[in-house]
Amino acid sequence: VLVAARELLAADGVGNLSMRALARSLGVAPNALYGHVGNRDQLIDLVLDDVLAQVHRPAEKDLAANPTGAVRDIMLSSYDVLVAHPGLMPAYLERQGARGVQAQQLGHVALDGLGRAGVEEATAREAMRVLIVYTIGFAALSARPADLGDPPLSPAELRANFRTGLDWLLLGIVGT
Amino acid sequence: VLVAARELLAADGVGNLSMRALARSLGVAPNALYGHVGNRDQLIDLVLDDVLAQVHRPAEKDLAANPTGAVRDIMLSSYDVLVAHPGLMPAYLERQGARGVQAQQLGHVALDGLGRAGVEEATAREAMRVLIVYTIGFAALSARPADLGDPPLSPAELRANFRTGLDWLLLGIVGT
DNA sequence: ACCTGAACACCGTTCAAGT
DNA sequence: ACCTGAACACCGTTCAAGT
Repeated sequence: VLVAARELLAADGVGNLSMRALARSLGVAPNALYGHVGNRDQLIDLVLDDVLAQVHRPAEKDLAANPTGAVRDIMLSSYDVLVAHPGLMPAYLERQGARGVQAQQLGHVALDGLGRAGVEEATAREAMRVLIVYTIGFAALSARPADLGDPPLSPAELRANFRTGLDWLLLGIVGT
Repeated sequence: VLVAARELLAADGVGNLSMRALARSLGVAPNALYGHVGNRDQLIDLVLDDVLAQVHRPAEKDLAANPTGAVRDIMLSSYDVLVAHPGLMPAYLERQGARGVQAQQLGHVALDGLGRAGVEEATAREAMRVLIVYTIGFAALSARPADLGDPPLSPAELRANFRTGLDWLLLGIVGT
């Protein structure tokens, strides 16, 4: 099971990740995988959530001292992790992010941060949806630098652009 | 060519739209399509941009009177059109929106609106990327209401959530 | 517990040929 | 101009069977 996930991360491109290709790379018959994972979708879900383990969690003292900053850091780190795995972006988009354990943990921490920043519960939940959509979407945009025309933007420019929009959102969320 | 596009819109789900299925529904051999469209990707591009023709363009006088409002209306209308075609969302996500004629027209109008609202050129271009990513992303989220847990949100709630985030962004974009 | 062989019902795309 | 037949190299998944 774990072996499978590792192999997948090395191979780039979820589009090119077929059960058969994976089985081939493991030197095994295609159907042998179904003893371990049940499904192609399930397999991809596992890989996606696994990657999110790399997102940096803020220390408790940073969360207390500057909750808004901590939320921004979570989103920035998520952006960096996602951009570092461009081949997985189509899958993240399709599923609106992973809904596994890692994703839930991150969501919980960020929601907590918004609460500490004085954002009301209902608003915080709206804000989370907005932030997640924005972060995944912009990471996906950054993962395909080709069609951002004339001349194409550098990774640094894209990250700065992401940060600009993120700050607009956070400003609106925590209030004027 | 056009006939093909129409048939596709009726059929729901880009995932289920194969060349072969399309050919079947047209009562024609699969390879016959290649005389008209060259590619599956090309075909999908055509469909996506075609749908954007339904997005409402603001009248010149509204654009002049309230440029920020006009930009918001474009994004809201885009959201509505996208949500009305949930089956196409995976394709929009993958391509970060259409890059055809309709998409370019809309982008041009919105950029013009931001300019009239007093946003500097470079900032306006950043803002456009942010707005597009946000709008497509949220429309995609709204197109899969299933996994927005306990209880799932209604279309109206999702649209309100979209509008909230959109206003946060516009507030940040046009300045404090 | 973990694998394989064989099969089913699919794909996108190309090539040569027909009218 | 527009189509077809036949083929190539693929898919995900299931079923029965082997060790």
